[in-house]
Amino acid sequence: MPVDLELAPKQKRPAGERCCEPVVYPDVQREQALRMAEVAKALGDPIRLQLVDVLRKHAGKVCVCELLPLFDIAQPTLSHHLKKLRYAGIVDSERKGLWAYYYVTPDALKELSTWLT
Amino acid sequence: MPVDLELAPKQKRPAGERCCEPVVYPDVQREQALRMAEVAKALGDPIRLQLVDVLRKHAGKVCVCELLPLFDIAQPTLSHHLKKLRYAGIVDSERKGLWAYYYVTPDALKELSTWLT
DNA sequence: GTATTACATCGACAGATGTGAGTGTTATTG
DNA sequence: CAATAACACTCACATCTGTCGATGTAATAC
Repeated sequence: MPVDLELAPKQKRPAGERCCEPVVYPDVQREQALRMAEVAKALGDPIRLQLVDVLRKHAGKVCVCELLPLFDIAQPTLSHHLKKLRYAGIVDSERKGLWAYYYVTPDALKELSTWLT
Repeated sequence: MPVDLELAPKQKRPAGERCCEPVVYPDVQREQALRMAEVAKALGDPIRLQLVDVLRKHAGKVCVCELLPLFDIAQPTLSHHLKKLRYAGIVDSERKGLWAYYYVTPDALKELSTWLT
């Protein structure tokens, strides 16, 4: 599933022959699309998007116990969402005693943000 | 599931009382989070993200028959992805005879892009 | 008219996803 | 030690998702 190549000028030939020939395209930019789609997918849930929003606005690191009352979800569900964000590389966490502090990874959203602009 | 409020300064009280009081938060910005998450979700698939990439780079409108050979998927699958992008408001289409031309909706990615920056 | 083309929709399927109750782990308090 | 708190993990379940074959629809070519 490649991309990033100039499209052939379309020719209108409804019958007799195919519209487009199955040309082979290089796989440039596919890796990037996979990475960016993974980040976008992680942001594709309202709660996770708001979690990232809170963590970004809060300069330092935020305790999970402070995030929980912000949302109308059970604690395991919050853990699940934070895990997804961690796996996507958007946030990271740090244990300190009983508490877990989460923060947005620097430059985690950079690639997607640049592409969107 | 509200957000966008300053978090209370955390107090370390491991035993005896809860870490955070269940304060009521206003529902500001929830609508925006829902909209942006919907867009992000639509971009959360490599093929759809590349589709948007192609359509954005191509100034005009692109025929479906030109998009199909770019990806290693069946035609109904491509239709499915384009439908998702349409429902998310990211692209729109225009019928012209046998062909369907797709194009990126202006400002469709604006809100998410601004938030990400 | 029939045949063909471009595209959407339907139906079915395996796999992923969001949710929460229950449980486990680790650390702190008493 | 026991009790409690914060958080992650397991399991189960309903729903959603990506995929494709088959079919439908509309338009063009013959």
